Amino acid sequence: MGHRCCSKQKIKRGLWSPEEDEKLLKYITTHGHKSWSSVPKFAGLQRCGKSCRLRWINYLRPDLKRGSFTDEEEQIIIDVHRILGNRWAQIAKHLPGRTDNEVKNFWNSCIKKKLISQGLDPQTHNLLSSRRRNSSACTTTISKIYQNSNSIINISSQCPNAPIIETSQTFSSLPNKAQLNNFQTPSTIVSSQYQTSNNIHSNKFPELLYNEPSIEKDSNICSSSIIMNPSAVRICNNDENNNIWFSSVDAEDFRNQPLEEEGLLQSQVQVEKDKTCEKSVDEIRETGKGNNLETDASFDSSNFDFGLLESLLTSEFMSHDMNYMDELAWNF
DNA sequence: AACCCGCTCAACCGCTCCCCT
DNA sequence: CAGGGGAGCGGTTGAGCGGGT
Repeated sequence: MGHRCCSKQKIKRGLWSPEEDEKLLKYITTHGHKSWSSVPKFAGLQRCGKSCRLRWINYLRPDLKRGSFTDEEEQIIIDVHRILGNRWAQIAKHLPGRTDNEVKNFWNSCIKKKLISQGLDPQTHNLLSSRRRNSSACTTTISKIYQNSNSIINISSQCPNAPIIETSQTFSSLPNKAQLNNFQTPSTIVSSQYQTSNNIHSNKFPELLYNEPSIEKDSNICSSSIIMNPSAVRICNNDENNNIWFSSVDAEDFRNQPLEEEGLLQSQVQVEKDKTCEKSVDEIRETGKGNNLETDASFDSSNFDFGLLESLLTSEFMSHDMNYMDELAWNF
């Protein structure tokens, strides 16, 4: 079965011969590749355009870095994967001279096994302890990667048997505190709240990055990442009974975490506790309030600026896509 | 020497997104 | 606005290689 782009042509498949490489290289360097579908025709190759593109990107491109991955590159892959997941093309952009295919293969053949051997889930980067897997308690893992003056906070949350549900109903549980930011994620994490030293109104998420949570539907793990300097992070989840539970981590928890070894620029805090609050979603929606055993959290929605939240979520906030990510200097 | 097995990595496949008409 | 085609992406496959038996 050939590609649609070249179904009329007789195409060759499989490994490229040195002659084919030479033809493609010669053609691209002199003519460029405005249209990959026409490249094989003009280059005199019995390949489809897609195959030519792949060969160029993964092998013939002059700016490719050859050889095995360095330790530094490996660490970058792990760190960025923690945040982006299997977005190989995005990860490869942080590694000059490396292709997405190369990164993907390296991940699958080396890093994945290394993480597993260290007791880490390669998808979530969380600990793979049997106690945790068997636990019926909701867990929240918050890890922090130090990056110069910024911090990347990665939050993942797990609630066994929790349904993947629409999350808009929890808007009424937003705290009435200007310095508390709140966003929702379309999974078991209903909302997360971040307390920063900055005032949200005068400082529109200056260092805040949100990217789509990675979701493992089977295990009900959801994670999302932000860049900010919070003094506290709070997670709000739904469980299987549509009840809401909260857990929070204070910045002090991070500060108390020593770096384990030189070069390991990361600390991790895992919060595993029973529900600190249990209240049905409907109940909260009805009253506009949620309870939290922690005294600093009042969920009075009466003064909450939903307009502000909506505008932040739909414009400033949600528009932070990977292009924004690409602009960041990743100076790990 | 022959066979088996596991690993690596180049290449393919199928899907989605985006742009053009 | 809809449809078609191209580009790009992530998952998967399979050839080739090396080590072990």
